[in-house]
Amino acid sequence: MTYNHPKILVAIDCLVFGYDTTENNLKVLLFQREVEPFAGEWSLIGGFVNEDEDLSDGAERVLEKFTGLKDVFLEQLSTFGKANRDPGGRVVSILYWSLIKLDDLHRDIANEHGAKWFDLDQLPKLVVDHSEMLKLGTEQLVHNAKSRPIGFELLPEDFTLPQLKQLYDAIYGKSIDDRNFRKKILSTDLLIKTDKKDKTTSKKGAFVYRFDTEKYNELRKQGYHLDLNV
Amino acid sequence: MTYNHPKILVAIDCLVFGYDTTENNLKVLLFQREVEPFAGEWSLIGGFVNEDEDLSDGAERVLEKFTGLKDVFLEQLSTFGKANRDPGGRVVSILYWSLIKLDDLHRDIANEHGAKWFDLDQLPKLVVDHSEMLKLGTEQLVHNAKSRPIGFELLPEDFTLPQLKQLYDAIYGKSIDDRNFRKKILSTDLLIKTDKKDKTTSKKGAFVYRFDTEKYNELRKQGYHLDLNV
DNA sequence: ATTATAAACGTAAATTTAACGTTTAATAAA
DNA sequence: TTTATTAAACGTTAAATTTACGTTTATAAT
Repeated sequence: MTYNHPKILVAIDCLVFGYDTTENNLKVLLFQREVEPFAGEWSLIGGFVNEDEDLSDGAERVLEKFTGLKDVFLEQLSTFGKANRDPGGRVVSILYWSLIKLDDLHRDIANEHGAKWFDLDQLPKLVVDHSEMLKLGTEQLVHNAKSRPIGFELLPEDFTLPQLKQLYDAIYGKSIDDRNFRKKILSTDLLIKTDKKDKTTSKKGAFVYRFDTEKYNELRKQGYHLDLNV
Repeated sequence: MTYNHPKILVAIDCLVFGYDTTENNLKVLLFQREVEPFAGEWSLIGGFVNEDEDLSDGAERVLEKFTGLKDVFLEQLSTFGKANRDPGGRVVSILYWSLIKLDDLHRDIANEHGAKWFDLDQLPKLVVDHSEMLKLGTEQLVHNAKSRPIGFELLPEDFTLPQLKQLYDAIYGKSIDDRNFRKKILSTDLLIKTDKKDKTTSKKGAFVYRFDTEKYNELRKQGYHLDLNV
């Protein structure tokens, strides 16, 4: 080791958003801390970074431990480092956020780890600065929804336009005009319409669409910038 | 100490942008590392976080050490934490970015610390992942220029509209239409026109303006969102 | 007085947004 | 077998914004 400077505990916290397509609402994954301080209190999922572990690998490890999921949307958001933020010791925590497709399977896996999905408007008190993290993540979710195709991370691969609109309603916290929403999203030419219909919510049935990830990535390279502001 | 986990060196790197109103170009502050590894090579300004120091305080300390400046725009950007990013040891580095009003004074202060201002298009090879940091910071600069009044952090308190336009030209890397720019910026009603004229660049002289920080902060509270997209 | 020129001001077509109304497809009831 | 019902899909238009230009003005130097 060449450097001679103070060493600090480095943690990762991960804010996981899930969207429940049956309930039509956004949820976050929380778990009850097992160790002191704050044992038994609600917290974002998290863990400490290993000596030889990339931060991003640590984030993936934490996410997989609590959800069983790999290869999902997972990005770094911000780092929290007030000297006295954690009474258990000096800890610098790097916040990641993740978006996943929520279904019953994930409820079970979460349960096995003492984790639970909470509605965004029914959150318990959170430890340390995790409420601040959640506030930041929620802002990020809204902001990103306008400029990146993150909605499709929260829905199944096959979805209908009414479903997509309801998701954006939930993210923006208001009811979007469905005719304008449809026009805007279809004008991007990034949705692939299938000939399947989903009849769970109407007699007529809604056409099933799929997001054209390949085309989007191609356009991105050419400087394309999605705009779903409504 | 309650926790028993690996401890890691935590560093702060600070990407400082300055705008030279006489040269009309953007610059970044770099310095020549004094210690191994990479002694003598160019790097962002930085330092290690102290045991009892908030991250933001550490960033302020680093910035003041190299520029003599306090109370300027300074925000966290992102954290770099590949396990093997620094051959000198495991270091997690939190990147901050800063915007300052560049003048001769800062050149002198920079010099005293082996630091130097570089044009964005004439950058030397940088240590570790600092080029990546610079890329991220440049993107952030462009992005923020569109949605926040950061231009005024780079100009003197008193500035002219031609000056402001040239700054945005430099940030966006293209020549904005001055008539449309003028319309857009004035329509925000956030510039205070003084009766002074700056005649350094024309016989007619350009009116001196000032940014209405108070009004902007008031509007922000009410949910106002600046849009300087051009 | 005349000229040169940066700064300031103006206009109009094209595009986008916002706010609505209308038709269609499929089921279930009459 | 008609008819009613309703979510889904499609359409229209005025207002606002953007884009791409042209014109006038103030001052110092000639």
